[in-house]
This record gives sequence, C-alpha cells and structure tokens, in this order.
Amino acid sequence: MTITEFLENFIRKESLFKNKSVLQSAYFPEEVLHREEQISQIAKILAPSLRAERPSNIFAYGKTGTGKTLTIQYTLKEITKISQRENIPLKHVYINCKLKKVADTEYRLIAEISRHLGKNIPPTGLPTDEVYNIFYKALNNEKKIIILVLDEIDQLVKKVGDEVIYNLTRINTELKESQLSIIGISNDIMFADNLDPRVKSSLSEEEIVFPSYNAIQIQDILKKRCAEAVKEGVIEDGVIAKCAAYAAREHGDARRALELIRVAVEIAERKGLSKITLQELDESEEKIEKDRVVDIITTQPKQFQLVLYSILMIAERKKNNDPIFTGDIYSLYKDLCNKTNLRPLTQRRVSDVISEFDLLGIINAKVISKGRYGRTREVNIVTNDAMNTKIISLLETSLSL
DNA sequence: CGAGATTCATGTGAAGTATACCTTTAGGCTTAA
DNA sequence: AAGCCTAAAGGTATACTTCACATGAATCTCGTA
Repeated sequence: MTITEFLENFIRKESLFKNKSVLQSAYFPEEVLHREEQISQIAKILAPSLRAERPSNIFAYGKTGTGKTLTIQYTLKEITKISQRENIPLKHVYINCKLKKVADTEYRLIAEISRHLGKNIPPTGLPTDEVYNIFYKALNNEKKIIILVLDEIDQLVKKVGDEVIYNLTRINTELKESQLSIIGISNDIMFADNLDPRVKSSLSEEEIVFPSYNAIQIQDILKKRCAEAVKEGVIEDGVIAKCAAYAAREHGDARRALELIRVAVEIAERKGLSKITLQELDESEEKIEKDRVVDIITTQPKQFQLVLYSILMIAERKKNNDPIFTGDIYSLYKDLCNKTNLRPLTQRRVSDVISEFDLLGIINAKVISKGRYGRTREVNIVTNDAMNTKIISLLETSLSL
C-alpha cells in the first residue's frame, strides 16, 4: 500500500471518535460527577465573595485524578457567571506551580500572578521586592475580590519553602482596595503537616478533602464521557468496567482511566479495528507510560539526559534489581562527559539532578546509610526492561553517542 | 559479648561565581525652532 | 534647546561550583563477664 493509498483510506474510513476532545485532559465537562459534596462545600465557602466579602482561604487535597482541579475550576466558573451577570467585582487567577520555568520559584510565581493581572514582568533582572511591589499595585488596582488558585502547591513549597505562601496570606493587611483569597491544591496529603504552623493555619482556614473515586464512580465518569466522545459500539462490553476496576484498584485516578480509554481507541483506529478490546487497553497503558517518560526526557537539558543515561546503563549492566549508588552513576557520567566533550557537572550538582529525577517520578531514589561503607542514594528505575531499551536508544540519538 | 567509638561515601547547607537579563543614566547625535 | 538613541553602569535571579560540615548504620575496639 502506498502512502497515498494509506492516507486516502484513512480519510475515507470513519473515525471511531465522535468528539475526541471530550476525552482529553483539557476538556471541561458540563457537569462534574460524584463531587457534589465538595462543590457545595466550596460554593458555601466562596459565596461571600459575591457580597464583596473576602472568602476564607481553602486548602484542598487528595490524590491525583480525584477531580480537585476540575471541581474547583468548575465551581469558580459558576461563581464567575453570577458575578459577571450581577456586575460583582470578582476575579480568579489559576496558577499551576509545577510548571518548570513558569512558577517554580518565588520570583517566578509572583511574576506569573502579576502577569495574569495584566502586568508585564521580565523573566529576570528585577529585585524580588520590586516584583512584590508591582504585584501589590496590580492587586490594588483591581479593586476586586481576587481568588488565587495555586495548583500543586506542594511542589512549590518543596522547592522554595513556605515563605511565599506566608507573604501571600499576609498581603491582605496591606491591601486597601482589593482582597486576596487563596485556594491551595495539593496531591500530597502529608504536605500540610510540614508547613510552618502560621502558614498552615492561615492557608487552611477551610479544608476540603477529595477522596479517591471507587470503581463504580469511575465507571460512571467513563461511561458519560465515552458516550459523548466515542461512537456507539466502539467500546466492547466489559472494557469500561475493566478499565474502571483497574483504575480504582491502582489509585482511584479518573484522569488516567480516561486517558487509557482515549489512547486505546486511538490504537484501535490505527490498527483499523472497529472496536477496542482489553488488548488495546493493555497496549494503551504501556504507550501512556512511555509517552510520559519520553516527554519528560526529551525536554531535559543534555547534562540531565546524560545522568539518566548513566543510570540506565548501570541498571542494564547489572540486569538484576540491584540498587544503584550515586558514586557509580557519577563516575560513569564523568567518563561519558569526557567522551562527548561535555563539561561535567560537579558531584554536588549531580546529586541534585538525581533527586530532581526522583521528583519527576522517573526513578526512585532514597538516601540510605550503608554503615561502614558510607551513605548514598539508592536508585531504582521504575520503568520496565523493554521501555528502558527504548529510552536508552532515544537518549543515544539525542546525545549522539 | 555488648556499649561506644570509628569510619566511609556521600548528603546537604551556605556562600561564592558566571551568565543572562533588567533599569537607569549620561553622552552623543539629530532635529526643529 | 529639546528629543531620541546607544552604551555603560549598576543591579538581580538562576544554575552551577566550592567549601565545609553533617549523617547514620556497619564495623571495630576494648572493657567486662
């Protein structure tokens, strides 16, 4: 079959999707299932904002894929509808703190919020105080109640400490025209315990817990979305149930379950099938994990890639699941640097690089003491053998080894 | 045999450096009166 | 003389390095039973 034939076939063949975007993570549904409780709690807490009173700060937590972000955005959207209709001075700003180079330091976070308020702030060069000043002014100019949503706030605090949050919660005392209220979203349930008590008490004036979905709830969500997104009969009986059961058993992660289905359908489409089966579901799972890792890896700087490559090579060499230690990684990394004419980073820095990979979830690294034989990080790779081979060759091309 | 002391390999914090980028300011040049 | 542009000066955040000290359990040491 020639390429032309293939492409012609492809358009002629009907897509299995009715509307693929419904299954994509950016999709914003009309209705949020199984979060009635949380929605009403949030609405109650935020309602005073419609009377131009500052609502309490909210701290929302729950595992990934439990609908935190969605629920909060949904509620805010409803409130905004009303505030616009009634001409109530209310505004909300949503920031994801995890995004590298966007909101992962104090400076960048404040700068990013200010940008949402219409200020132009350079990526570097200004004193942080100055950025705070611009931020105060921007807030005051709004003359509004401002609800600031900080998603993945735990990531931010892990990196730069809780002082930023403290400053933000205290800012109201200096504001005359506007009032700021904060909604913090965290995946890490233990997160709040490590906060400065002052920060903790002011951030979590109200707490909202998002429990994991159970299998039945995930199934509901899947059915609803699939009905909109995919054509009738594409999804074989039992596939949704299986997928839901699987997701519920793992983490109760609805986002993942949705993605699993979407990718499974894409795979089926590519194979020229008319419906998906458990087989595609399995393949889908593998593909998602691979895409995630590939995405992370390719966006890392060369030095980081080389560190990861070293880790994988050592893992490969050992074959069994022996743990890998920092020293081995560093010496291999240094050799490779010499071969590639890259200036090696210091061990101190590589140590941080390794823990960044840990944070990204590509590897598992924990600090252990080997008694007499010193202390080190014990690194384990999370991905399976087949994928490692792929990653290795990907890295080899990228690093031209 | 068991309580302390020792030891190793690296973690980790603090301070310093290079780089990239920002604002301000002082000349220098152009322009219009 | 006023206006505009440019380049230097002075300042900052960030990624990384350098330096120095902290860690913590396996192992060693040595007094005691």
